[in-house]
Amino acid sequence: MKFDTVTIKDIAKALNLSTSTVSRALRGSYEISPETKKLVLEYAEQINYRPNPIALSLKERRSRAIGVVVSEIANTYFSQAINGIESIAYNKGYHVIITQSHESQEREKVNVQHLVSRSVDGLLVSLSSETSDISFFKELHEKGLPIVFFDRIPDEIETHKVVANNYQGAFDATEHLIFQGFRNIAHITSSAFLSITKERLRGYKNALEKHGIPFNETLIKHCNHGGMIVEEVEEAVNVLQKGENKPDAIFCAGDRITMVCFGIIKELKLNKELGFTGFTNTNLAHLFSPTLTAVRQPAFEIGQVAIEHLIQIIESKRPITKFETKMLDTDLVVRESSINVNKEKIKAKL
Amino acid sequence: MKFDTVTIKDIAKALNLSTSTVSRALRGSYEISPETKKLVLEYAEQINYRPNPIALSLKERRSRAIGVVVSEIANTYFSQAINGIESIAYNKGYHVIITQSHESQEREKVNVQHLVSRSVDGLLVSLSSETSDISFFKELHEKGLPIVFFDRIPDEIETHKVVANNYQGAFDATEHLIFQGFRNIAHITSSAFLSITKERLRGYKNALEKHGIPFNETLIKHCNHGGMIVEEVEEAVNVLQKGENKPDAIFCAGDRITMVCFGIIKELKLNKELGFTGFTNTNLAHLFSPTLTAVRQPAFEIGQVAIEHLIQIIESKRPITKFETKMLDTDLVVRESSINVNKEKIKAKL
DNA sequence: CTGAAAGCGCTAACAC
DNA sequence: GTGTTAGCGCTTTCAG
Repeated sequence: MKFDTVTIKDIAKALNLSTSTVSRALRGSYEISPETKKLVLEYAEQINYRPNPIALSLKERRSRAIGVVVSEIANTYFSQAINGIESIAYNKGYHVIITQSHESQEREKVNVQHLVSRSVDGLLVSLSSETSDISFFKELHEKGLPIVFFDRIPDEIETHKVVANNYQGAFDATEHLIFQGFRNIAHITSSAFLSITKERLRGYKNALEKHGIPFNETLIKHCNHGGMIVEEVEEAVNVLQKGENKPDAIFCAGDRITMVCFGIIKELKLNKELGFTGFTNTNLAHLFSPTLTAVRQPAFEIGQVAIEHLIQIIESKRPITKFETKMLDTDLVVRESSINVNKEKIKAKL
Repeated sequence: MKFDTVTIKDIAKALNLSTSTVSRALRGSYEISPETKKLVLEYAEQINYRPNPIALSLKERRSRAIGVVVSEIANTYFSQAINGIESIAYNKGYHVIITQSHESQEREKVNVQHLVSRSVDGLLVSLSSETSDISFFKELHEKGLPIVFFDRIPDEIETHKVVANNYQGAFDATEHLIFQGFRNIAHITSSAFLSITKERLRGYKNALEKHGIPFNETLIKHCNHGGMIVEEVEEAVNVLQKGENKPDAIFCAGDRITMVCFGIIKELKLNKELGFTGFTNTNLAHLFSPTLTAVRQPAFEIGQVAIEHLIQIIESKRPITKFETKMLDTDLVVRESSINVNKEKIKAKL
């Protein structure tokens, strides 16, 4: 250590002991006499000894660090989830290494490889919107690397997963719009193969079905970059607006798409005529104009549950074979943007 | 490597070479014959060999990783800065390890210690709002650890620093409010000892002075937790509102304080009577009601400049003694919140 | 041009 | 109860 030159060797030398004795004393091994222990511990304290985690990692193939892979930290959902992750990890003595895929499959892979080669003890992953091929994760997982997926999860890997109830969230949002009297509800969402996309679409469809509204494929728009590319969303809105089946409301999936789309609608001054809601975890929804009706996920808790499960796998003595998918409830917060100001509210029954 | 068992030793064995030869071949040492090199390289490629960065770090006391310490990633300023950092680091082959202090000095210290013990090659630091004692960083820096400070920088350490022109940003914002006819301008800001606080306060004062408005201490409110604690900001607004010297405008420093304060004002329905502006890098300012006049920092660029300087220090052959503080311009984006709707605009000359 | 050996900091058999 | 030694994966003298 360039900046922390104290090693176990220095202690050994100073105290006229062997490095192994010191090592054992430091970790409180039962074989060491209380006096020696005391001696070593006090001296270590005094010279401010810190074990070198790199040497430890090399030796033990573990690092007490866990790796997190998300698409981008600027997304409030993810920064909240990361805070949840940290809140637990910190207390259990794990360090958290955060990486961003920026919705790129390649970047995601590079990050994971780096994390693995750094001997992280486990991985917390939310897939990038580009990631269709998950064989890479599968291999890692089969080799025994503890992985917990959250938010955007793969079907094909058997491990713990933690998600919001995306189905219900989408169902609630859509039904709310229906209750408001909207009938032509567009849905702008992410890549078709993402788990969250499928679930939300299912919720949307079921709500329509429940209320006897025929599903119309042309009202579904996919932004494959999850809103990272503004033009994709603009295009979606434009096509919808110009189509013969012009929507009277829009329901967006995903933080980024929701925000971008909301901005576009506002730009086009379509607020008055268009009901709007979407998934977002922003804390600023009440400051908008109109204030934004939003489906909110318990991101912090999702992060917490995910890391708890991960640590459980990491610290489990025997290999885990029974995995569960934990689902947490979403919360529809109704504000102005989804209120139907034009039409009279149509009574729909629950 | 549990998940990547291929080591240099395996290659050596398979090719009937010594590990040192393989090592040298892999790194293209001039001493190795072209044939051997080719042999090794191709085989390595074939079995997908990846050097173990942990072993490397242990040996070389460097990691090709740099550590970042910010108060919280949920702050748009920081997530933008981090994206700037990553954009450069990634291309230069460095990995970025992000940590959050959550405005706690202790947490900041723990994070830095961890990063250092992981042999990061350098540190990019924006101080927590609690951090008054920087002797810890000073020691590290004196021992030779490359550190670049950005945003919240310490006076007492001689190294590269990168900041926005906080003075000018505050000056512009304040003067803008003055041009709008506001005279009793409150300033809600962070801990008094933070560099950004001082600079912004200076800008605020100078703008007042320039326009012959007397400075009034009671209009300055410090939120020592940088807006992390909502009550602090509420308290500040309340005291201002109830004071004998009620402000006609508020200028906030810092992303978090600005947002929280804006929310409070809106809650209290003070929007109409109170001019408002503040430092924030949110991309959503135009969606608010009223739309938010903001001082925006070039966060992405600040991150880029910071990492460039850091890498320059890291890779410099001789110790650097000449350090500079780079200052980037802020941008005042005028929207509705700062427009004086009650009083007639008073002509003030530039 | 290539190999043997030491060592980075630490742990864990295996002695004694 | 404590010391000796080997080894984690890699680089780097030092020999040849």
